[in-house]
Amino acid sequence: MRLLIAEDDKLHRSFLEGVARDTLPDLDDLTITSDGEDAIAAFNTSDYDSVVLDLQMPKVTGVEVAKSIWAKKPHTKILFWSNYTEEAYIRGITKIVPGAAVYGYILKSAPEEQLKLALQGVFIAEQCVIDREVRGVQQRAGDRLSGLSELEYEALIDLCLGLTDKAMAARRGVSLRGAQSRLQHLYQKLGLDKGDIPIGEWGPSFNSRTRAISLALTLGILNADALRREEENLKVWLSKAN
Amino acid sequence: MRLLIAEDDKLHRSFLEGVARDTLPDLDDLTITSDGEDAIAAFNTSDYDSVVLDLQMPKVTGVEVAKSIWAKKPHTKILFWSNYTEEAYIRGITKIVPGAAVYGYILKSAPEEQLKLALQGVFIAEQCVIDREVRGVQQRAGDRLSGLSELEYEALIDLCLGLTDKAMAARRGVSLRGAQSRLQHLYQKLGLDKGDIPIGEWGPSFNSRTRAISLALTLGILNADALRREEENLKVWLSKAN
DNA sequence: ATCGCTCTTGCGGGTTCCCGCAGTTTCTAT
DNA sequence: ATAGAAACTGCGGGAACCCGCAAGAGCGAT
Repeated sequence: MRLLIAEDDKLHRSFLEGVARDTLPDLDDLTITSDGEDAIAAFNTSDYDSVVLDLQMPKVTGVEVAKSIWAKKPHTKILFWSNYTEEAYIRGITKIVPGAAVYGYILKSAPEEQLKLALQGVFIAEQCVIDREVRGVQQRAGDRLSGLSELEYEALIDLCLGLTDKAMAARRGVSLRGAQSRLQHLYQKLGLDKGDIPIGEWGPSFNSRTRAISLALTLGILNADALRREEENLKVWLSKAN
Repeated sequence: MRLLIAEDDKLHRSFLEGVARDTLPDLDDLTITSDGEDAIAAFNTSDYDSVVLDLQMPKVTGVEVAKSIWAKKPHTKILFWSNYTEEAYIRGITKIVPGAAVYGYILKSAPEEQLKLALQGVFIAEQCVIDREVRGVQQRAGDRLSGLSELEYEALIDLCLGLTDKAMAARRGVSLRGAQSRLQHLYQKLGLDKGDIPIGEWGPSFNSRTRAISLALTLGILNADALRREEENLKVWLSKAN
């Protein structure tokens, strides 16, 4: 068994290394990298069947590393090991996981025992091991009731990037009214219906447009990190479209 | 010397404990807590002259803990130990540090050597020890040129919470035009002047109102955590004012 | 085929926002 | 004391946004 680890925090890195050595008996090779680029490079120069990825890393996210890895070898087993349950990451992962791939998702705050079980479960028993909390978010995302559809999610991103309605329409290839319609649905899902916002004597307290961003952030649908990455995508589009 | 530590992450906690024991020779008492409330409780039941605080903790931030501590004993030495250089935190700290207090600010990503130096510098030599990176942010915040004034910062918070102009005006006790004027200055500082935003064939790409939020987040002036706390303040005000 | 669901589009109007202009107050510095 | 900077205010107009209504396209299920 050949294992590749990518994790930027020094402490967590050495902790993880220790646990992995303890838990996995037949470890032929163990390579440890501290950012996404190195991880991809390492994967391309040698053969690994198992990978542990932190999600938040400088330059290249764990999600992107996974994408690159699975594009090359879809049967690679990947365990995601992260601090947060941000819906943005989970969405990213479920979008790129190949049909029959084995993967896991566990939180750093989980006790050591759970980490050990996850390592064995994913890499030895080849099961999918997904943390309870994460599982909750995952279901909401797939569920039409409390979660956002893919289109609404796109609208949310554009909104959070600060685009105008017109720009959204242009970017997504729909009419102005189309973009506004998506926003409207988004507002509804987030509970910004007319009745729901408190009204003081000075009038309605919230501006739907900005309040939507606020909610997305506090509810953990998006985070600053994901935003910075979307900003990159936007730049690409802007330069291509101008 | 009596030391109190507050840090929620298990690994960092034990790492910090180890380093502290190694580095500080005459440690009469060492208490370790894993969230802000416990830290305040511990401080109130016993006497500590030195404290190490993580900034991001559940329920009560390190900043709030420091505030409570300094309110009781302004000469307590505090070392802040954090992941990020968010301007929101730094602003919070510089606002509450008593005139002659000794304190330090160091990043978790710094090498162990620096942490040792900071511990000794703050607790033994009674110097203020502030990380280079943090110092940069601090200066920008105090500087009128690239930083935001207190008023503009307030406006930014209200904006990020999703308030309308009218609500901001009511909350801050100024006229509608006054609130809008603050926003206007904010936009200017963030580089949202008319000339600065790219214009595609479909018109201006950015909506100043939402773009300001986007910039605040990606530049690290605010984060989701700070936002959630401001949300609490807002709720208090809403119930008091309606 | 027909119903139902989602997504889209045009139109119209009411609201909010953005901001230039101009006048006033307050505070600081020389 | 006087000049200058920073903040607040009212007014007014142009732009952007929010959204109800109605009609149509596409798709899967009965």
